[in-house]
Amino acid sequence: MTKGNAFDPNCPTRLVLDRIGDKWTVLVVLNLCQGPMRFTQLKDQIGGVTPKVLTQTLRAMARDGLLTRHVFAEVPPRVEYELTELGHSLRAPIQAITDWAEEHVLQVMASRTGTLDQDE
Amino acid sequence: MTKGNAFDPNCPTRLVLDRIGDKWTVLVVLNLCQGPMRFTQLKDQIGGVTPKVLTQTLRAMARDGLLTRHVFAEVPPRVEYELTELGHSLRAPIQAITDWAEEHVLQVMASRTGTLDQDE
DNA sequence: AGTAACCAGTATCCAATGGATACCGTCGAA
DNA sequence: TTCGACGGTATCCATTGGATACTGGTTACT
Repeated sequence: MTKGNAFDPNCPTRLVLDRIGDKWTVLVVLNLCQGPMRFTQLKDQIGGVTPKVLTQTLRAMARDGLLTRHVFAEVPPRVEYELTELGHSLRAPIQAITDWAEEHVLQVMASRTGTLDQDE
Repeated sequence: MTKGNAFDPNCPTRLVLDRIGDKWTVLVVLNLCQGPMRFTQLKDQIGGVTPKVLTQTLRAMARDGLLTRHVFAEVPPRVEYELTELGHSLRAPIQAITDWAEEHVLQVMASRTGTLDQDE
C-alpha cells in the first residue's frame, strides 16, 4: 500500500515509525528477543529507564501487538512480557540499526566533537 | 567494542540510537537518498514538519556528520543539504525499518483498534 | 511606486512528553 | 514489627515538540 509515502503525515506507516523509532521500544525488543522477561528484570537490564516510562512503553507495545503481558496470580506478583511473533519479526530490522550504530559510533562521535580526523 | 550493551546509558551507541531513532531524521535520510535537496523542498516533501524542528534536525544531523549544509551566496538564498557517505550508509538499515513498517502496519493497526481478526 | 512573493530560516508561545522521586499494597522472612 | 520483593502509580518539573507569526534582501508583478 502506497509505498514510500511515509512522508504523508496521514500515512499509517508514520504511526508505526513513531513507535519503533522510540528509544525504549528498541531496547525492549532487543531484551525480549532472548525470551520472556519480568518487569523488574527488564528495568534493571535497560539502564536509565524509569518505571513510569517503561510501563508506558510496554503498554503501548502490547496495544500494538508487539508483545504480550502475562500476569501470574502469585505473591509477590509476577508479570512476564514476551514478544509476539510480530514483535520477533522486528528483531532483524532493529538489529540492522543497532549494528549500524555500533559500527559508526566512532565516526559520529568524532564528527560531533569536531574531531575531523576520521578516515575510514 | 562492547557489543550489545546499548543497555548501558553511558554507551555511546545509545547516543547514536537516539539520533537515528528520531522520526524526522529517518524521513530526512529517506528524502536525501535521492540527492541533495533544499530546505523548502525538504519541508514540503516531509509532511507535517515545522521549519523550526526541521532546522533542529538538520543541524543535529550535520553535527553528527550525516549530512552537509551548503549555503550558496545567492538571492533568494539557497541552501542545499546532502547526505555524506556516512549518511548514505544509514540508508539500508533505515530502509529495513520502513519496509517492516509498511509490511506490518495492518497487523499493528488491527491490534491497536482491538480488531483481532488479522490473519495475514 | 507600491506591494507581494521567494527563501531559509527565527521568535515566541503553549501543550505534550520524558524523567526524577516518592509512594502503594500484599505477602513472607528475619 | 519492620523489612524487602514486586509491579507498578502519583506527583511534580524540565525539556521538547509543535503551531503560528515574523524577518530581510531582492526581484517580479501591477
